[in-house]
Amino acid sequence: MVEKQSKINKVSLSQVAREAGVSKMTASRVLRSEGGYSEKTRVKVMAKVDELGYLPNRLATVFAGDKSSTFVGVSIPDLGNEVFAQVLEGIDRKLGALGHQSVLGLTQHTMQEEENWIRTVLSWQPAGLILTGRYHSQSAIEMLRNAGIPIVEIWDLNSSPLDISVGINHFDAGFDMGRYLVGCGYKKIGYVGTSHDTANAASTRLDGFCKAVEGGGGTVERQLCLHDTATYYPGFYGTEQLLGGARGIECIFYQNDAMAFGGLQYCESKGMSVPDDMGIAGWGDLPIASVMGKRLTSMHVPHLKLGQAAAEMMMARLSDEPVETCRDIGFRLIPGSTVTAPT
Amino acid sequence: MVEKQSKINKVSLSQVAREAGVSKMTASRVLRSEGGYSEKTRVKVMAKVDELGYLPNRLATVFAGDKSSTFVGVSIPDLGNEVFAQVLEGIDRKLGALGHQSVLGLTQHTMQEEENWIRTVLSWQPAGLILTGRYHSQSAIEMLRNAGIPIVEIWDLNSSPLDISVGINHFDAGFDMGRYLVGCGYKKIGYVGTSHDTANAASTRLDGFCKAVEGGGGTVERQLCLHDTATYYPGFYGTEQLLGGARGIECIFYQNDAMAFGGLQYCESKGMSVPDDMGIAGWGDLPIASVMGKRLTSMHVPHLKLGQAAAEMMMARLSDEPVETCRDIGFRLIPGSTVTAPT
DNA sequence: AAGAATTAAGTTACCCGTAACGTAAATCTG
DNA sequence: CAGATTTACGTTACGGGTAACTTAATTCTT
Repeated sequence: MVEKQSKINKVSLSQVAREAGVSKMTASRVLRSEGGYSEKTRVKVMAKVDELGYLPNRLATVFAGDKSSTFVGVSIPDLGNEVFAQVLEGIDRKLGALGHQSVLGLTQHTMQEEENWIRTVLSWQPAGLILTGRYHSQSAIEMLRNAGIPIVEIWDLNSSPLDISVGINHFDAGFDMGRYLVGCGYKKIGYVGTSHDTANAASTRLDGFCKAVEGGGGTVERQLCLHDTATYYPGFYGTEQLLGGARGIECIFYQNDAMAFGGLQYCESKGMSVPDDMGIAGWGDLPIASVMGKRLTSMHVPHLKLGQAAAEMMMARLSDEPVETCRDIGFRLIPGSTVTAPT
Repeated sequence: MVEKQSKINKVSLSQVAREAGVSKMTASRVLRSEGGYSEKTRVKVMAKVDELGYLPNRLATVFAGDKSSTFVGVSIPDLGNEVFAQVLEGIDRKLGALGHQSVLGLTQHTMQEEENWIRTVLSWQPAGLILTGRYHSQSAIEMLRNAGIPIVEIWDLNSSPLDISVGINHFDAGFDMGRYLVGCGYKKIGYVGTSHDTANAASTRLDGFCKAVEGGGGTVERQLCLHDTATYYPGFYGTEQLLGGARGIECIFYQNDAMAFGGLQYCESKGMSVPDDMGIAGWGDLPIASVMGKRLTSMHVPHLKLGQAAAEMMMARLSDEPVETCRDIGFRLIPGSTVTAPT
């Protein structure tokens, strides 16, 4: 049974010092291997540290104002979307390897949630913040500007970031996919995605996509599943909705691979042949694509690498190394076999 | 461009107080709505807070020792496995709603990583810890015991937990699946999973599974993909390995649905019909199953609910409400159509 | 109107480490 | 061997809040 208490360390540095018969300062020096003590003293102090199970209170160190914390706030829209889970994994692994910790914030795709989270997390004096997306509330932007710590905006490349931006240009990515599908001969194309209140990368992507399709003489029918996570079932259901409401659609572009997979299953369940009766294109090149019988037409984005790059740039900034303010992580179109090959 | 600095708040409570013409203490009282000040004073102070953009430094509050922090350390093996991503989502959403933050630790399934992470995170004076799994290193256990904060062990139910345990009994879950498959008439059954150095829930599950199968007169052929994440491709590849090495296997049980899906794809790619030529059973009932043409035989575990329950029990313990020390979150066998129906 | 009770403040001390500075003992130097 | 230097410590002060205590001003009571 746990006693209610706020202090983790019953045992403080003073206690270790006292019992070892040295001053607090000497004990502190030993623990930081700072030098300026004899071997005999080191042994005495370390013996007490082990004996008492002393754990330093890093709060005190940071609080004293001479070191920055090893917290990095990381905001992620949601983890139901495998893409973001991978990005987070990349971030946390790299941060962990470099001695830092992620303080997570799931923003549910809303700027208000993000703002609240930023306010709270800043009060814990993080070393820096990694935020998903480039759109933030006005108050959030002010707080971020005043915080005076590194801010890395990921996912959605931003040529004039608050501080550092890593990701891809979603407009271009959407555009490339649109051009590719038009090049495959499709004219009437559907789009199935989710929709949230705020502008985001997916909507930017859709803009680029539409521009390419419409510029190539095609049309785009949109089907947005409101307030759903971009995963399998909304893909299945959204496809049903889309095809129920519009005739003559030859190909569907999805917000991501999970939704595309749901759509693929819908089409096959209705006896449609892919790609002969319906073209399917996804986005993200998720692991599931590695085992599917048909190679899904998609867009490869190095999610894990994106997360790692974000963490690395954060750490570089923290150690005052030069860091570019804007890194394009790139994407690659996967032609796949779920759309008819371009002529 | 960011100036190197450790303090987030250029502006401290003293400054707010000074400029508002009151003492630090009065300003503190206003900010905490503690009472004991006039309306005029409140307005004066709050005006300065807004004007200066003051953000409290919570480190100082916790450090002072009178409040516990709002950090909760959460250790998760990896996020490539959708199951754990869902659990984390459940935890963080609930914690967030209750004003707390998750400090993430990805342990890569190793006790040593977990131990290192525990040491670090404890030094930040968290309010509590949520750990995945019931197996910890000896040093870790000592630190956890001494920490004197709530510890919730999730995933793998533990009848004598360090503090609180939430999850399911994996032995029973494996046993039930084994009994079910034997009841379907299978005798020679394969298992495909990943393997790590340490004991874990998956191995407990496999033990239960083998007991049921062997008790029912069947045999289990194991195929463990070493040091891989339990996801699609290892499922595909592991199936190839398994079937290349053993003859006469009638049905395969997988560590999870993602692996099972990979196996299903392998079988179909080789022209085997499921379930006629090969039975397939997964574990976890992942979202992908909701759109597959065949309903995957699996075991439903309420992942999100598990995470939420863990967070709720943590918060209950923190507010000194009574909490059971061991909660079974339950599982449910999904018969599906990827194995032949029981006779 | 004098004393009691309440309200609205201010003062002091503390939390736990570490920077900066001070000092005594040991070692080195010429 | 005296003085300079180095080593091995100790002492003091500080950071940003808050608990606990004190004080001054206001309001209430009889």
